[in-house]
Amino acid sequence: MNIKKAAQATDLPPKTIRYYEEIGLVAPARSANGYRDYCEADLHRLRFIQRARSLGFSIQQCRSLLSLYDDEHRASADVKALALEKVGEIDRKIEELRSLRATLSTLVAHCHGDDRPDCPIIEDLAGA
Amino acid sequence: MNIKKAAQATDLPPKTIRYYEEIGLVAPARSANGYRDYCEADLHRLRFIQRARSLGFSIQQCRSLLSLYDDEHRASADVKALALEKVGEIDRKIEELRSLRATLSTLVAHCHGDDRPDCPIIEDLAGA
DNA sequence: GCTTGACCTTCCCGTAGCTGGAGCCTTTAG
DNA sequence: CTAAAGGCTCCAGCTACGGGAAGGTCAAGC
Repeated sequence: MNIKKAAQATDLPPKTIRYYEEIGLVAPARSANGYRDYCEADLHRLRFIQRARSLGFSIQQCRSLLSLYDDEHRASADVKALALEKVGEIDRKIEELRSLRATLSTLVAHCHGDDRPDCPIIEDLAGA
Repeated sequence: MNIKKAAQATDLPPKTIRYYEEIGLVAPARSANGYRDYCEADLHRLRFIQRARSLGFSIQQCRSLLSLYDDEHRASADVKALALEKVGEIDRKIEELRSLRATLSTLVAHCHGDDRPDCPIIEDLAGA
């Protein structure tokens, strides 16, 4: 299967699939003409990566997940640990964003927002 | 004032300050020896940027904020609009992260997390 | 006067995770 | 036979810097 079909089958752009090969995630066979030739196992790995990425895992984390995916004797605890770490990361990001949002919306609330130049937002940024 | 002092005064690394000059945000005068020489107005701009960045504004947004900061005849409504757009961005990110978190923690909850290899997280990623 | 060390300069490379494009080759349809 | 569509590799660029090399400058101590 050529790369475009593989792209359609995995919902990934061809460029991204080539990139994943370049960084050693999925290495398909090559046809006689040099074209990439994706087998079912390759597609499974690509879909696996696509799903993991869409859940927010980094490429490095995907690498770890893939090696667990490949390991018949994995311990589900190891997978769970990775997922929990990710949940922690997400929690930290949410907390950070919430804090930013609170600060910003306080500033917004104090800005009358008309055509006059005086503005508490600018004043705060300027360190008033 | 040399760059290191400016860095201490603005809580920004010298590298970052040079970068801000390179992209046209703050251009200090130069001393006879070629050293950057920061005046009070430069420091104000740098602190302004530092605060805006720490509130989550992108460099492009900082550029817009700076031009409003420079504009004596600005309308506070324009500033408020930028801030509100940022709040919207943050809200969207939080929502996305919350959704990821929900999916992930559901998966985590279904994984027994022991030394056996069967794992609902891996199965989900594999598209089971 | 000389050395040493702290500072300054520019320049280039690397980060994450791709995306776009150039230039060229192969396959397929009409 | 031609033209379009797809494939290939390689290079550049995006954000917002950080690290480090090679070299110039300045202040302190001997």
